[in-house]
Amino acid sequence: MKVTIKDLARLAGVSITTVSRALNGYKDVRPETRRKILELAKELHYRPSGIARSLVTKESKTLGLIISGFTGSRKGHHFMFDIIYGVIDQATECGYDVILAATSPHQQKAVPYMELCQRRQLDGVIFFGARRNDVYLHEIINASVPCVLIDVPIVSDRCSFVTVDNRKAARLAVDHLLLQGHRRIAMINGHQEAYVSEEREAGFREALKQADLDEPLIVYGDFEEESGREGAKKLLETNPDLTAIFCASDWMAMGAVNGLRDLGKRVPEEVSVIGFDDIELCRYVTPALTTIHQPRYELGSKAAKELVTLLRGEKGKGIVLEPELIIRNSTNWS
Amino acid sequence: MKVTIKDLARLAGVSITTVSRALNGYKDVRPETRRKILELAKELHYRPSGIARSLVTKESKTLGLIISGFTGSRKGHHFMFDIIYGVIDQATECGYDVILAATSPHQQKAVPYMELCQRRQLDGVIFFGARRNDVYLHEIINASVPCVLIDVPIVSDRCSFVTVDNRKAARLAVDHLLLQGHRRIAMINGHQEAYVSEEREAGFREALKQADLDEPLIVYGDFEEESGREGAKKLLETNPDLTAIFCASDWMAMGAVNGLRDLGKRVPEEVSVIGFDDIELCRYVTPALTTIHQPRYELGSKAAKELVTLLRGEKGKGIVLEPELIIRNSTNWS
DNA sequence: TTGTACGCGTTATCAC
DNA sequence: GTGATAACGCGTACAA
Repeated sequence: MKVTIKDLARLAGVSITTVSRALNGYKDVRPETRRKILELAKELHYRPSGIARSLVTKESKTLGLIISGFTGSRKGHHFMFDIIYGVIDQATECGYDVILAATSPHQQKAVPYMELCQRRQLDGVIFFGARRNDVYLHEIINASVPCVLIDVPIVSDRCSFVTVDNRKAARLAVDHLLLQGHRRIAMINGHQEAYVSEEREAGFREALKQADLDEPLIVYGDFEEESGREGAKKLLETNPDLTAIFCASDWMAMGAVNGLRDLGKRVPEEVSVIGFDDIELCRYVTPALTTIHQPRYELGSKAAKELVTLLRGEKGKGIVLEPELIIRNSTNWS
Repeated sequence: MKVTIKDLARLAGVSITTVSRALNGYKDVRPETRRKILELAKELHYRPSGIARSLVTKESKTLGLIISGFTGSRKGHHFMFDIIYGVIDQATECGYDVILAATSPHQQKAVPYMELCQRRQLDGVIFFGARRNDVYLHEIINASVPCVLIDVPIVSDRCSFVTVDNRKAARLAVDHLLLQGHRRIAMINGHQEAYVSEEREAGFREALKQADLDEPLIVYGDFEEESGREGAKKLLETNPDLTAIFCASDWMAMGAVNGLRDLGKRVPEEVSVIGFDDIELCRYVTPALTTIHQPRYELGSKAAKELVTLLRGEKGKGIVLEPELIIRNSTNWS
């Protein structure tokens, strides 16, 4: 059977209290008593019950990682796994377990956010994949459980966030294109329910304006491949003179490349394409995709770290990671 | 503050017992009393504490998903995310939460398997990424916590497994090659610490023998790209007449394709290459990779389902999923 | 230095 | 139908 603190007490001939003290490293225990208890504990493979402990300490030492909106499309792999891994690594480091929960806008209406948290007594939550109109988003902000949002820049008493500098990232991309001599640059943005889309568009506009280029060409997709293909066709139809496209995701960039091919345009000879995310695929397609790298593992690990900070009672300050331009072969001016 | 069952009892003017009964749908509660309690519960947003409940029921309603050996290489994305998702979906469906834990052979020596389980009172565990000499593997088998192993065909009192029919998968691959007229077929297998390698090699040998082709050519890699490249070179060096290579992973297949190119061989014109796993990349590289598809999401969801079966006290019978040959452009005889 | 006693939020076993 | 009361395994004032 499972050995409890009570068993240890009995076998060691001391009280439960003393065992508890000895195990938790209190100073007021006679060295010999402690030694005896520790020995016994090891011998009997005693494992304190986190459940029982949580009940009294009010801490579950468990974090929730809630992923929203991935049910349908399975194209998020590259992104998600690294984030998950980052979260787990850091959480483990800090002594926390991680419960993974997947949800969708649909489910959110059925199961209130706080139910998820309180049922498991989650100490804190990391939320990824939020859309503007997500039910949870509102619940989270005025909930009592600390939360770190990934890619949604909100800071409050119990909330903080982690994201990359999407505005800067977009400028990086566009500046690269400008540097190569492009003047007619279009953008295929993601859907406007994502916060990152807003920032990326802002960066796009800024960069263009700074180069005295006006009337930005923008169409919107859904981050998926097919929408990139359609976007590219739509753009070229109305603007045949266009020479470069900045896409808000690598998948849309792939789609765009294919769309351009359908139109008989060569990439990058006639039209340059730049993506966003730096998923593994980029290196392997032809032409290899120039893109903006997002530090995914860090996105996760920093989120966990920030959450632990919040849990300590300190105020969150929001964390903005640096994007990085990765130049490959889909952008060229020759 | 948090509202407990005690509060409900007080406010409803009944005892705790009655509240508990009403909430858990017992029959022996006056309809009116029940209505009143339920109403109150909803109104006050009462959420039962899973922690407290677990303490008495001995069930945490939590599954552990332990992933081993992914720390270093990040090439497991495609595979892992789908499995994770499958597990979560199915677990949620069955009323279980999932705790995700990453471990490595190194950590396994530090933290005993049962510590992980007992600390969180895991009801059951799904283990992925086991190697032959994994410390946990042995611990798991004679542990008291039910476990489903992914890709390790072991069935015991409290253990079961889920895997694809790797042997058949290998035969599928080789038969395809044979059908295209290949006679000199080599294999780049994964490392021998993986159970799947054994099966795939067996299938490879079987298929060859059945075609009266003997002296199988086999080299071993580590499932990663670079080892595929090296493997291909090694093979061709000693067997210049070889016309097809069966690789135990898509990454090794990619590597093999590049290795062949380095040698001036064209794929598939001179040498055909077939991979294993059907990661997304396959569709996008040139030439698109012929491969064996593994139903990853099902691997996860079936594992969760099987675990729940085990939890119900029923015996596990092991689940073998069907592989599927996906023909693309890296195998051709012309 | 050590032990007593209580409480954490539930469920379960009895009585009434 | 309903209500005391005892667990569950542990932490911690308060005493001794």
